[in-house]
Amino acid sequence: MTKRGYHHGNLRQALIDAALTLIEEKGPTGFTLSEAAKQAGVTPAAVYRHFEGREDLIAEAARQGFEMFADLMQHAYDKGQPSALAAFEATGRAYLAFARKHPGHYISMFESGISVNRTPELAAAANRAKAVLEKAAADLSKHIPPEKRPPATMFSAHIWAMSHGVVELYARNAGTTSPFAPEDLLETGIGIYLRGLGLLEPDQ
Amino acid sequence: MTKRGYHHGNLRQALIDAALTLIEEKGPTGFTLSEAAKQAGVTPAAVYRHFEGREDLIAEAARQGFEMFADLMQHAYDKGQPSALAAFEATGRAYLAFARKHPGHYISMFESGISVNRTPELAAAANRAKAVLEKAAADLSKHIPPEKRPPATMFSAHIWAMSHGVVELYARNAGTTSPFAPEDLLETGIGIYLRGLGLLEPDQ
DNA sequence: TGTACATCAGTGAACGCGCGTTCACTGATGTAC
DNA sequence: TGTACATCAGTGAACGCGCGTTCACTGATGTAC
Repeated sequence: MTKRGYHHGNLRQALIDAALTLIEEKGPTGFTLSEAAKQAGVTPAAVYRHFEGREDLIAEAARQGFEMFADLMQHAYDKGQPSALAAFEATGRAYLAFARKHPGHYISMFESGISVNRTPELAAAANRAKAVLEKAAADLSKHIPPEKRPPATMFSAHIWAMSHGVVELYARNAGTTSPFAPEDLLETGIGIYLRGLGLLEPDQ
Repeated sequence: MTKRGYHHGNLRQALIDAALTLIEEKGPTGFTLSEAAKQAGVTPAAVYRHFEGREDLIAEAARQGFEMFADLMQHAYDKGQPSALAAFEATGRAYLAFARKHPGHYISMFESGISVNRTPELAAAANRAKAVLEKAAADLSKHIPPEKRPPATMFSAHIWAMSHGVVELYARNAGTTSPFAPEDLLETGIGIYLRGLGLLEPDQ
């Protein structure tokens, strides 16, 4: 982050970092190109050396977010091996942990209104994240008798939806509050869901 | 919506309706006071006869949304009586139906960034909606042996989270797509969850 | 090692725009007599 | 029924602002000789 005179050194990443901070503080609405430039110690015009414009900058922030997100979930999945159940649960926890730890990225990815199909790179990163969760679901799915087994993509969509819902409704300061910690809410929710699939013992 | 000369007649509601349309079309970011005024056939300054400003207008749209939302879910709940299960499932379906049918309201309520605690009226409307879902969950909860029964508020938070997640991730055109219809996704998800609570037969 | 030069990342001034908000006003509406 | 008048919903002009974006430029950096 040290400036070295006329040339910045790594302005591109500095702008992304500034954008992430601003998005985290003020939401996607509050974020402005000019303010990000200012925070990076640079004229707004300089941004155009590195990005096509405002949207492009947000899209890149989102892309980096999806990469980290996929890495984090992949790592959690690997750590849970060889137990399909442990891998799956770790992946779910990683989801919430990511949203907690990197709110600027999370907002860019899911609340900024930019489409995941904006660029091939962004779409690829998003698909990689989705694939990790689907893999974890498919592994676990094998423990269910085939005739009662829902498609793994549906299974993972349920988990993604519940995770996202918990983040949006209960893990942001503004909005509905609940007497339960988001982490507990998600863990118990997933637990009950897995029991419904016959993957956990019905007894407490 | 007929203008009658100098005096509008019902400008307040016309502005709210215009805001809802704009929010639906352009998201909470794209919505501007001036454009809402224009669409209602009125000078931007006229808005200040009825609202304190931009935020106040969105808040009122959200409040009306929560009222409708609560009514709709209450109605679904009543129709499902006396079966606790039928009432609960109808309430869940009403959630998604509302999001589908009234996207402008839904966005104002959950994606506009305005806090539910902005005004007492808004908070009251939101709480009424929450109470309906909690009541449905509490009714259903009575069919679970007390020692395995999660708190009804947790139960309803899980369902709300999954419903909201399905709406945000799969029921908006932009974003991740899934091979499943949102309605099916939510219905199967809730089904599996309820089975996990022992409220549905474990057999298919 | 020193000089000439090409590259290109950043400057700074300027733009047009639409925003939210204010203000003194105007004229339609409704009521009292 | 007709007139005088109070009310107040809407006008229209104006404001200051910060935005995203463009442009010709400048000067630091790195390289070829």
